[in-house]
Amino acid sequence: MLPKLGEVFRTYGYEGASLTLITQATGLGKGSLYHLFPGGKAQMAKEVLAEIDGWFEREVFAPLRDGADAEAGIAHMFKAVDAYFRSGRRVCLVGVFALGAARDEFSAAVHGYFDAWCEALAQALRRAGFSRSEAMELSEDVLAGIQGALVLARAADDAKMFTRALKRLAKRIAGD
Amino acid sequence: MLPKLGEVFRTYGYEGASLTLITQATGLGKGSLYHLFPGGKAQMAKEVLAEIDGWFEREVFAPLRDGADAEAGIAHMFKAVDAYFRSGRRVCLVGVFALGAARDEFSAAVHGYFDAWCEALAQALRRAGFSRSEAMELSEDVLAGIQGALVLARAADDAKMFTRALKRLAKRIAGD
DNA sequence: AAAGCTTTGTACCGATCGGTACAGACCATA
DNA sequence: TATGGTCTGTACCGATCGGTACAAAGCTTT
Repeated sequence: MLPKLGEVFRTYGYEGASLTLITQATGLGKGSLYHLFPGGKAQMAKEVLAEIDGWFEREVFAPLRDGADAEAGIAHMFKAVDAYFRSGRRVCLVGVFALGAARDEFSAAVHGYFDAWCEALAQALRRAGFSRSEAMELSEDVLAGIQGALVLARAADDAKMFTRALKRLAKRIAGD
Repeated sequence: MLPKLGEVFRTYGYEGASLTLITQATGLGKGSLYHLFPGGKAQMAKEVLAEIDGWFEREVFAPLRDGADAEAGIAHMFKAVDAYFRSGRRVCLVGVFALGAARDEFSAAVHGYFDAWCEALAQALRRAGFSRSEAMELSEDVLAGIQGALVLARAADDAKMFTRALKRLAKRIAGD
């Protein structure tokens, strides 16, 4: 249910995701929808954001922080990210929210997502041998590179562009 | 007039920019608005996109392509971009459109903007001594870095993050 | 001042927005 | 089979959506 909801928000943004679109995408009528989410659209978006954050925490952040091998955790991140964003055919819901007017209403979730990612990646980079400042800068660069590549890939309608950008980011970490 | 319109689209997205918001931001009533833009919201957005494209063509793309000194053209780009996006406090309207459902309706303008930018930057990089493939890859990285930094800066509500990212991109081109 | 154009405010249109009310369907326990 | 709670489809709410109609206001030209 939450994944389907997420696709609607991802595709149309928070304001653009009308209840009509949501009922069509989920197959649920308004009755069921407001039974499951008494808080309406805002609650739906919040739970979707929480679910996404949970997925990344489990599949990306935790391996970055706790994996025995830092390089392996980073490599796993790139693989997971490429799969999650369907090689650039899918867009980052948190990024969409961050750019739009919805950012203010969901600022905690939006800020928390990128902050946790950046922290986890920086930690892995440190364990991989980078200095404190190098790790922080590089992790910001990598996150920005990913988000920007999603924008460019979607603007050009060219999924290969995303995978290419991801490969170059990985190479930059490995040391070119 | 177009700049004010642009701010509304930039802040609320295409769908979110209601005529009420537009009349408030521009001070024009519906009568005047539909007299100036008989094509309605879609025409407003198209003219705003064209104006932005024109600005970047004049202030960024042309100097990159035609400037006698390639390095100077690139440095000028970074300065112009930092000023245009108000050091990350402002967001890229074309990027917002690219991520949203409006992309399909304005695909030509969205695609053209990033394509022209990428081409112009790659050309300057070639003239600055990079190989053909290096220039193409690097220009994609720089554009993605800029767009991604806008997302991150807005998510973190931290304008300094954008300027920092811009500095690192410039350093990467200069050769670190 | 008269005539003819451009510009503007306002009232209004049908459609859709997010959200609510509620009766009935469903389903488990007894 | 009766009962009580969980779901769900539908009708409806006021507000707002993008857009239109049009008359009055302004401004130019004669």
